[in-house]
Amino acid sequence: MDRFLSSAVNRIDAKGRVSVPAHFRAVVQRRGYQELYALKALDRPALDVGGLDLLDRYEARIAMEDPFLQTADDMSFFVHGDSDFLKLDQDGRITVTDFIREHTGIATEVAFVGRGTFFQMWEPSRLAAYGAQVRERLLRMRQGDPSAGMARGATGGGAE
Amino acid sequence: MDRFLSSAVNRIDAKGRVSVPAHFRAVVQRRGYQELYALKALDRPALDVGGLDLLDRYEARIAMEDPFLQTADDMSFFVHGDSDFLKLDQDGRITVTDFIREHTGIATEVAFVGRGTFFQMWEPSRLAAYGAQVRERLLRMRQGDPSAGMARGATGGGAE
DNA sequence: TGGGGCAATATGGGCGTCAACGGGATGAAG
DNA sequence: CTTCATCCCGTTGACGCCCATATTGCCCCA
Repeated sequence: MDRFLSSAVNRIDAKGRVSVPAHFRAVVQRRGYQELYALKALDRPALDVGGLDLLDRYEARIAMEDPFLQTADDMSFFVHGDSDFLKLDQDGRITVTDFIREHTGIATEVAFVGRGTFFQMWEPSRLAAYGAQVRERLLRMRQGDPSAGMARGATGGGAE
Repeated sequence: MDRFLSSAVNRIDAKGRVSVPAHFRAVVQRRGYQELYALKALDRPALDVGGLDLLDRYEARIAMEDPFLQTADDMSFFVHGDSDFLKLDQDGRITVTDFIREHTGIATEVAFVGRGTFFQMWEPSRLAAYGAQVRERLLRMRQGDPSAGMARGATGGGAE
């Protein structure tokens, strides 16, 4: 499997290091990423981590904004200014810098969450709160909010 | 027969393993699944388990959304983050991780329920309660109550 | 047709491997 | 000299691999 899937929580040691889940490391290698590119998520206290293609994705997002508005400039500043490379050491660990801590609130533990083409790093309790919100939104969508659109039958198709 | 049918309850051993029913394993093999994809059901304390085609189906659905809207992000978060791979050992068992226990309430026994193209894992007593609700809903519907059974997830299992 | 035995399945447990983690040593940088 | 990053090694616990056993349902044969 070459997609980032599932989630795990790992501890930060006394030297500020944390192990990237072995499964994720395998995906990184399979995808041929030479280095990990990390960006602060635009509207969440999380870090998006992946290959360089992640940057393209963000730039496309910014391109959608009206270039005359301040928003686009803000986003560009944010994305290009506040990104970093994460170096894996020989044991598959990365150092948790202030860059990471500030934006995410991460202190002693890191929650890694697979997102398909990339993965995210969260402070565990914030992740839990956010996950609950997501499930709530999806559930409402599925129960008939027509503005939402999740196809019926997706999860367990129905009312048997 | 290449569909998941019937149900069975198996015990979790001291090492946290449980046998997947032999009949299900046969279906898995016949369908050529290399690994099992497990997803936390949205509105029920159950796990949906199937092959990678289950994941493909979800990803195809996500691809239909505008990738920069919240909906697409929510769906990806759910499909990639609230899921995991289940590895069958050589005796056809899987290990019951915290990932499974949290969402389902499974502790010492697992109820496997065939659902055609996939199967589900439940905590036995919760499955029984849910089954009773389903029966009642169907019965009322048959007796002409139009409100019964229409609202999807109305009795949705008191999940979460 | 009833009993014995065979085969397959669920379950228990020993054991080696590997990932997560802690910590020392070395070297570069301020 | 202090701080921090990198490298390397040891420990621990979880997980996969393998083998053993028991229980059950089925088939064959007398």
